[in-house]
Amino acid sequence: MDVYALIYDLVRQIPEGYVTTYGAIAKALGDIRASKAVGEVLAMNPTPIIVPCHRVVMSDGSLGGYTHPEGVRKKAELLRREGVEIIGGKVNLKKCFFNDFKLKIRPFEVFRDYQKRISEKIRLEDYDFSAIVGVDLTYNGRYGIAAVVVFDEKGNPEYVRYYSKKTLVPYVPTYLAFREYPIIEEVSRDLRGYLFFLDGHGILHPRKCGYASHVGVELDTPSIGVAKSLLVGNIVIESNNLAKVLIDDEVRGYAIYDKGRASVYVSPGHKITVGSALRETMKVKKYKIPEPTRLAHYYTKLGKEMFKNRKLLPERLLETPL
DNA sequence: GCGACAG
DNA sequence: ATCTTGTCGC
Ligand SMILES: [Mg+2]
Repeated sequence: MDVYALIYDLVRQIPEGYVTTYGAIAKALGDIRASKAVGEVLAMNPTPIIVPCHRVVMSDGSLGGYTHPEGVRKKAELLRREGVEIIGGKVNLKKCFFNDFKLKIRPFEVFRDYQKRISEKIRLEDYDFSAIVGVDLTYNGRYGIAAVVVFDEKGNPEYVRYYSKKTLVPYVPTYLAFREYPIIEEVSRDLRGYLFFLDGHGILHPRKCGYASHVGVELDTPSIGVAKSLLVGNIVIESNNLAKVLIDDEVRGYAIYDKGRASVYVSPGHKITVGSALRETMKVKKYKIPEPTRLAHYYTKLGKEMFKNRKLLPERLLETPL
């Protein structure tokens, strides 16, 4: 499901002389909270004018931004040329608001349905795992670059895999998995049975289906979510360096504190208990970020350099011993 | 008007 | 996540 392509298609439906809003497009996509992402996608519009992103404005009628050397003045010029009046820096939405979008599917509705089904498959009991894996991604334009660090049974980094692929989904809070999982799927497939450490939440998610859970269920392997900031949940302090994180009175994860401030939030993804997720994380935590994820994040930068230098090509696996 | 939402 | 140079300190 190519959300980028869908957004560009929706914008092409806006007739000359009309405008729509970021929120209206987001609603058409199935979640008003994707409105910010709509703006980010339009900011990278590869074919301005053909895809008339200048016809998308803020919900109060103000113009918003325009990624062009002349900035938003260019947006105003284009709109005026098309017959859209701009008074006091605003368009009159009552006069020229377009909202009659034609689309076959609302991706974020589909995503929510999918998350519901995934969440029913999550097992929160301990399962055996052979060794540990850490995963992270970076981005270069529309390309995601993944680094997968595989540890040996003794806990030493053994090798790193790199992989890059074009993204189809922009980042929208609570839908992270739909952006990142397609990129790591190919390089993670054969690692079933490893304990995955992922850069995002597990069951510490409004629909109990964060990225780490999504990955764990898809690969049918134990997984832990290690996030740098909180998505949802209530903090209940336990001690100097630990707090429980609750979602309606249920312990969904833990916050680990270093010197008075939270360093990471840990929650089980799949095939592990909340307690074991915390213990396994503490075992590999030397610095602020646990080793698996920390190293993956580091290699992600090397991967990006290789990608820029054409040493790492799209949809081509690259593996390096450590 | 303020708060808030992983990466 | 990305943009982006230097600086302070262990
Ligand atoms: Mg990341």
